[in-house]
Amino acid sequence: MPPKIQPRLPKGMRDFLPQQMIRREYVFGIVREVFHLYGFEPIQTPVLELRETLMGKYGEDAEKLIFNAQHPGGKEELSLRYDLTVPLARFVAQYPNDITFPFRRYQLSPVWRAERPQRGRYREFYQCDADIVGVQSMSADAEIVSLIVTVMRRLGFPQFSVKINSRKLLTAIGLYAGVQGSALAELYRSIDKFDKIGTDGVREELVRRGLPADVVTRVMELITVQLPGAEKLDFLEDVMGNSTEAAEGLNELRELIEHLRLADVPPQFYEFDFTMVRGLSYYTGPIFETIITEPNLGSVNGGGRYDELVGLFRGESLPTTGMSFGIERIIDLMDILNLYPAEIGGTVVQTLVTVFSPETAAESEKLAAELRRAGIRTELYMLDRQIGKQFGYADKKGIPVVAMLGPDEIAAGQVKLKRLKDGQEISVGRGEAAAAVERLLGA
RNA sequence: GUGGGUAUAGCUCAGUUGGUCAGAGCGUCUGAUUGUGGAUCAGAAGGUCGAGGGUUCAAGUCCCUUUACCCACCCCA
Repeated sequence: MPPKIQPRLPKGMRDFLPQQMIRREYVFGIVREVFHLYGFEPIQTPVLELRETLMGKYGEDAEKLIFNAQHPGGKEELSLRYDLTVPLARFVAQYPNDITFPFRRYQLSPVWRAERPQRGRYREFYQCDADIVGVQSMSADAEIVSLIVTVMRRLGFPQFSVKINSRKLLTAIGLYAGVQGSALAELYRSIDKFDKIGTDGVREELVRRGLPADVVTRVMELITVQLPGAEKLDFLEDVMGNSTEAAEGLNELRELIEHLRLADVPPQFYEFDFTMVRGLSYYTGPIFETIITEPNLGSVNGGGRYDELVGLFRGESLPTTGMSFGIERIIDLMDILNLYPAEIGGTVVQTLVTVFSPETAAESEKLAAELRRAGIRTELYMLDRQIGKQFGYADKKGIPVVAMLGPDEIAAGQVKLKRLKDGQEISVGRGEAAAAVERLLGA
């Protein structure tokens, strides 16, 4: 034997065991179902994109985290996709004759970021994006928010909040504070820390960044305003109404909540939060972020309007809005909050067909085939071990029903079925075996 | 990228001021129980104590280097 190779994974990458995959696929299934319900259709793009497709879209910091993927002698500069949004923009610009607008699509795929891994943070993780391309009206943004709320509720999250802000309002606030250019990005970054370091922390940091104390006070008043719903918008209008940027942002948000009202989205699931900033630089209008406060695993969803991104590939801008679920954090939270339905077990197998002895193995094989033909998810035990071990195997894997077929049963043309959770055991004719399994599973 | 912590059996960890310190529980396998699982009992397999170097009569135990992982920051899903 050559020396063994240490089995290990690249940093931030994970394997998934069957029990985990069953849960992941449950979550993926719900998300897909709701996307379909809202009329979004699937697309798929490649894992690798040309480097030029990705660069210059995310902002400088983010682009340091893009994985390159070369092979020896490769002529193309390739990178692993960093998100699903920029590939979508490329996709939309590439097939003008095949896409009918408005284009609503979703994509559920892994993306890669070379970050240092942490709790709830990996280098390979799945995103679930849904976007509407070609609609200027806030009705599209409202559908996105409604979609988010429906997915979260369908997954069973009792408490969550879609925070809504606007890039235009943030810009206006910056102008109002006398901050422009790159200093604006720093202002946003400080504001975004609100949840972490609180009012005083943000205030301190802004002062440290060189903003005059009175300006900081005015900015803080704006972003931390505590008023119900639309009254927050009125407050901002009173202060900044004469700014075009602010007026546009406010009008958009007003339209947005009107559409949310029409769509009957319960108001407890969304709120304006002017301290919420999205990092990616391509957003241009309303932005969203969904959070669950306990436990704090960060946000589970982000999105917004990015009207100029497609234009980078098309020459002409195309209004687009959308969102992205960070499905990994949702899966972590589902576990922590115990939101999986009871019937999601550790195995897909419904019945284990045991093998009494080598002489009876042929009958067991036939029985397995019969059960499968009837739609029962069946595993045939494949090692030559005593029956007790076979039960132990079923128990350990969480297989609910065990089928036994010894010489007595074979002679009588019967099958003995046992439900492990309560030990109930019945003998039925071979022809009724599948129906009997169904009954045992149902109760 | 910055700072801190950890590294002993497949997993979770104990190892006291360097001197029977190579251990426990869980898991795995075998048996008690050759037509019936979860419980109990008995037994077995499994580790060059992350790697490399140093101090010492003696090093999981101290020092240095290195790697990996974890936590926080940065940033983000």
